[in-house]
Amino acid sequence: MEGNTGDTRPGRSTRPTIYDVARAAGVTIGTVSKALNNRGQLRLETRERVLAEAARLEFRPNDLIKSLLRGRTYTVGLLTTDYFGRFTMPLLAGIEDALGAAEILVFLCNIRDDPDRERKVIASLLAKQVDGIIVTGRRTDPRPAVDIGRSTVPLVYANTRVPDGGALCLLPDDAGGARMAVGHLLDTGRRRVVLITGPAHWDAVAQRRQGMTIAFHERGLDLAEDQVWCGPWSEGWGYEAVDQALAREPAVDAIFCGSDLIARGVIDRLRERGRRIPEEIAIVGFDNWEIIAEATRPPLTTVDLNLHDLGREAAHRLLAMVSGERQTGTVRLPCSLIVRASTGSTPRR
Amino acid sequence: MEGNTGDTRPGRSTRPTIYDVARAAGVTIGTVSKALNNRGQLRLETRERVLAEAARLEFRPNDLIKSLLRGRTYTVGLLTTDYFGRFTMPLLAGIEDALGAAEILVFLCNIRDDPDRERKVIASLLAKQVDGIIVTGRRTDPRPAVDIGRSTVPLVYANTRVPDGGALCLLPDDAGGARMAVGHLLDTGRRRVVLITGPAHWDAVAQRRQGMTIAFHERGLDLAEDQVWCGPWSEGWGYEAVDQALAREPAVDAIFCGSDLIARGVIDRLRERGRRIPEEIAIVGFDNWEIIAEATRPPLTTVDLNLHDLGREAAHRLLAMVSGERQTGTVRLPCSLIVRASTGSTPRR
DNA sequence: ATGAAAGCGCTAACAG
DNA sequence: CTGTTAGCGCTTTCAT
Repeated sequence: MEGNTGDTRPGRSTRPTIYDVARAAGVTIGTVSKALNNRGQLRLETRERVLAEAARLEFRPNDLIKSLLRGRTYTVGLLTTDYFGRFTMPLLAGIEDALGAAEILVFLCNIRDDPDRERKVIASLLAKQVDGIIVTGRRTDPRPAVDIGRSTVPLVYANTRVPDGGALCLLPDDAGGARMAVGHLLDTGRRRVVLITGPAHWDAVAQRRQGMTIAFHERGLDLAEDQVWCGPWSEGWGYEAVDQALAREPAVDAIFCGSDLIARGVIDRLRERGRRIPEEIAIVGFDNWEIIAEATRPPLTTVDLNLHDLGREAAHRLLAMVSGERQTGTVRLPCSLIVRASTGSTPRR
Repeated sequence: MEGNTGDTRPGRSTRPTIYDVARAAGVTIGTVSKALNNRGQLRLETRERVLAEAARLEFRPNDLIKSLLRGRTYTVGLLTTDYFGRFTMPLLAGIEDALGAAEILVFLCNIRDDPDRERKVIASLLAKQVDGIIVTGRRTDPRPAVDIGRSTVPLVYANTRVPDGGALCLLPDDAGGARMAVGHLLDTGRRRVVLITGPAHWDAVAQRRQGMTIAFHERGLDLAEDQVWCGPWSEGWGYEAVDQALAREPAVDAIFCGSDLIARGVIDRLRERGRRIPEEIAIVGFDNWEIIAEATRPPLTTVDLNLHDLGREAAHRLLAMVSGERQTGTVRLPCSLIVRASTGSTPRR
C-alpha cells in the first residue's frame, strides 16, 4: 500500500498530499498539519505516527500553497544583461549566501539589453509573486528605471544605477579602488604614472580617473591630461597604448590600467620592448579577474570589485525591504587592492 | 477610487485581485475570469468593460493559483557548480531561448560541489513544484545522480553525466571537435603535431585525445604516446610544455591545445622563442573563449563547444519530458571549428 | 487532543 | 450571456 493507493477523490495528481498522510495515519488533515509544523497540542504518539507516515510516503509539502497563504514566495528575481557571467556569477554567489542555503531561490533572467524582454520578464516575475527583484548590469552608468507599474515589490540595483533618487543602488567604489591602487604606486616611490583605460564616457572610467586624481592630490601631485589614455576595453588597446604613452614620456615608471585585460596587453607589450616589470615599470590592473591577473608575468597587482560582497549586501537590503524597511540612495561599497608581483615590493628609486 | 478602495473583505493584501476587478466592473469573478482569459460567451461590451477595469487597476493575475490549478508552474531549476559562469551562462542563454521570452523562468542554483547544499536545493525546487530540472557542471566526467527520491520531475544532465543509463545526458562531442581540429591541421599539411592538454584523468582530455587519434588514423598516421603532454588546465602549463615538447621534437609544426588558456601560454612561449605562428607552427585551441581566442597574436583557431545550442537542446528535451515523452541515454552534440589566423590558410609544405 | 470548516485567488463546470 | 459553486492543498481558528 504505497502512494495514493485507495485514494478515491478524482483528479488527483500522483504526488502524495496531506490527505494521503492523514488517511494513512488515521487522522484529519488539520492534525497532520499540526504534526508537520510542530504546532498546536498533539499527543506525542499521534505526532510521531503522522511523521512516520509522512516520511514513508515521502510527503513533500507544496510551497505554492504556503506562498499563497503567507503572501510570500521565498523567491527573488535577478535581472542581468551579462552574457558571460563575469559580473553576474560572483554577484549571484553573494546573493545566494545572503538568502541562505536554498531558503530563498533566485530566478536568473538575462534580458539581453532588450527592453521588450525586460518588460516580459518583469511581468512574469510579478505574476510569480517574487518577494523582490535585484537588477544588475555590466556597467555602472545610469540606466532607465525598471518599470514595475503600480507594484510595490522591493527593488535593488546592484552594480548599476538609475536616475531615480528613490531607488536603492549599490555600486563598487571605483574611485576608492583607484585611489588605493595609485596610492600604492606613489607610496612605493613611483612618480611618472600614466593611466591607460577604457572609453572616457564610461562612468567607471571617470570614477577611477577621479580616484587617481585624488591619490595624486593627497601627495601634492597633479594628474595631467596627457597622462591619461582612453580607448576600448581590450587587450589590444593596452598593447597599442604602451607605444603611445612611452613615445610621449619615455621615463614612465608605472601604469595604472583600467582593467586587467588592458593590463595584460600592456604587460605583453612592455616585455616585448624589454622593459622589466616591476623593476623599471610597475603595473596595476582593475577587476581582479583571477584567470588573467594570476597568469600575467609577473602576476598582476589589481583592484578587486568585491562583487560577492556587493551581492550579499544587495540581498540583505532586499530582505530588509521585504520586511518593510525603506531603503534608498546610492551606496558605494569598498574595493580591495590585491597586491601581486607586478608592483614589486621595492621601488626602483 | 483606486486600488482596493471600498474593499470590505478582511485580511486583503494591497494588490488588486479578481474580486476588485469584478466589483469595479459590476460583475462576478466568473465573468471576469472569462473576460481575462477569452473564454466562454460574453457580451462584447461586458468583456471590454472588464478588461478596461482590469487595466485601470493594473490587475495582474496570480500565477501561483494558476500553477496550483494546472499542476504546472512554468519554472525550471538549473543546478550548477560553475562559479565563474563560463559554462553556465551560455547554457542558460540557450535554455532561455528554448523556454521562450519569460514564458518559463529559471531558478539558477549554485550548489558549489556541496552534496548537502545539493540536497537542500533539490528539496526546495521540488517544494516549489518546478516543472523540470537541468543539472550542469564544469566537467563531463560522471557524477553521482541527483537524488530526487520518489519524485518524477523530468531531469536532464547538460555538460555533465551520470552512470545511470535511464538518465538523459547531453554532452558536447569533444572527440568530434578534436577530430575536426586535428583534421584541419593535417589537411593543411602539418605532420609533426603534438597535443598539449589538461590532466589525463579528465574525461574531456581522454575524449579529445581519442578524436585526435581518429583524425590521425583516418589519414593513415599514428599518434605516439610521446606526442601527448598532459598537465594542469592553465596558461602556465602551456608555457612550460612548449619547452618540453620542443626539446623532444624540435621540428614540431603544429600544436593542438586542450584549452584556449593553454594555447595562450603556448603562443606566448613560442613567440618568445622566436617561432613564427602560423608559418612555422600552427596552433589550435579548444573552448572558443572569445576574449582569449581573439586576443592572442595571431588570433586563435579553436573549437567551439556550442554550449548555447546544448542549453537549447537540453531545454527542448526537458519540455518534451514534461509533456510525457520519455528520454534517456547519452547524446553528444556537435562542436564547431572556428578558424582564425593561428593555423594560417596556406600550409608550409 | 483532535476534528471541522473557512479561506488564500482563481478556473471551470454547471445553473439560471 | 452571466452568476454560482466546487475545488486546487494547505494553515488556522474555532468547536468538540
